[in-house]
Amino acid sequence: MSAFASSDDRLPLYQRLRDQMHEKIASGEWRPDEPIPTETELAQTHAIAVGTVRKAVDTLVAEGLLNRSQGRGTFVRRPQFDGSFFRFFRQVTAAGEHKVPESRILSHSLEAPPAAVRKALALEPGEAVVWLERVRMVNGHRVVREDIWLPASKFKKLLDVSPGAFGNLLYPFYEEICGQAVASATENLTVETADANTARALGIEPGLPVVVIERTALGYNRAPLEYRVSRGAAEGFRYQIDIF
Amino acid sequence: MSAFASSDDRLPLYQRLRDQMHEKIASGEWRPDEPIPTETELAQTHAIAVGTVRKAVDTLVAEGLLNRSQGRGTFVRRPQFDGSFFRFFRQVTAAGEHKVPESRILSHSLEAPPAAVRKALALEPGEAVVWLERVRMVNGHRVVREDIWLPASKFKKLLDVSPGAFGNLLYPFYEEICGQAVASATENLTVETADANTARALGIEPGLPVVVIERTALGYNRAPLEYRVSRGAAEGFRYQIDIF
DNA sequence: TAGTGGTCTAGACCACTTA
DNA sequence: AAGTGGTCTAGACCACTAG
Repeated sequence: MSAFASSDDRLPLYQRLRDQMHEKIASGEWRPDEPIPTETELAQTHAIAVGTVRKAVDTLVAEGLLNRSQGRGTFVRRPQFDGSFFRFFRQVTAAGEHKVPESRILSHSLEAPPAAVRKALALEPGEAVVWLERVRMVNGHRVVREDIWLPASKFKKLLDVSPGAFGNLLYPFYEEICGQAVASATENLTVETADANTARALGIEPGLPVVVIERTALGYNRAPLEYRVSRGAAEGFRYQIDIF
Repeated sequence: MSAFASSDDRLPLYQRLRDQMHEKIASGEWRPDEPIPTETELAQTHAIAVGTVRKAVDTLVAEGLLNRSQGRGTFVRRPQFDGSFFRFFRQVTAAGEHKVPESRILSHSLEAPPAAVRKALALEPGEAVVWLERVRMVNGHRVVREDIWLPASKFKKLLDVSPGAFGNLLYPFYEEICGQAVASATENLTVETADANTARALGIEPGLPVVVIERTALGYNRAPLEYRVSRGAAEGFRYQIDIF
């Protein structure tokens, strides 16, 4: 019954149940926004008490993989990218402040991956990538410039779509066109000075500071799906953390 | 959040207990690294079941205010600043990589607070501040330059200490000398270009990007204790987040 | 050995959602 | 009204720590 490695029998029941449920989410057996079996069902099928099931569900809720909704059920959570660094590029629109940037794909093509991309996507030697050039704009002003690389083996269908037909949000698009759902991501923030190309792309002076965000996005099975490098003018960027 | 007001009677028992325990930590009645009463004791004094106490403790553990230790007890956690932005200034020491920077206080004095400081520390009009100038160094190389402001009402004893006698870590020092314990902090990261002063202080060229970290540190009673602005060369800075 | 937190159970009742 | 998750209880037994 256990898909791959069953969890250690010496672990507490609720941990073992947690691992099994995690596996069902990772494997896609339980899909995002779908309700999982009720707590009493899970208790019966695993022949354990409801309280133990609750504890397993609790941990997965705490980890952010599940959402409870009283009276409705418990649901697999769709990943939220609200915490991404991008939220912290202040779009000083003069008028309304919280303007969502529009995105435009400048070009897409099949390429041989640079070394950094091949490493980030854990590609086999010789495997090609789909390369997207993209800009994010506010009021027609270019705010962020992005290079996006995707394994061609999973994403070559994107090349059949005209750049203008790409939506504002890429991840639902990936899922719709290529059946690849993003489950998590890691972002790295660094700072560099704008070279001539970047300065032109962002409409700023060369030499000004630029915030660089590298993102590697993973699917539910932990396989790298996307590697993305984004650059935006550092002016107006602000990121906050809380320490306890 | 709840400052003093006792929690709402309509809330679940475990929530109300959680709020009361939070209050005891915030007020300093339960001190860091000290064990809190046992779960059975709490259950008896509040006339509720142990399971309910466990749930209240669980939430505080999840929030990071308590640490459980099987067989020993449950303890008030000392705040950990491991997650601070400062960890992400890579100290490229050529030799060993993870060198802890040494700190030196350049000067301390009693000052009238600039407007930004008065706001951050929520000072009364006319209240003075203690101002510290500080550098962090690796291998004699200045890595970070800091301005630190503290309410004089609580920290004027620091002026009696010679700058050389300040320790490498300020927060234990604050607690020792002034009896003020830091419980939490908020940090904001922005980027600017080095002006002449900053460039000289950091030993870099003017105009190069500088990472600016503003930190407001709070005591257990949520009162602002310290406002700090730190600047370091953006080169070698890298910060990572994970998104789920 | 005594006392702590950790796991697990079984069941009662409440609050909310949907139909 | 039926079914879901939410709260609360009471008690058994286990695992770890300290004296």
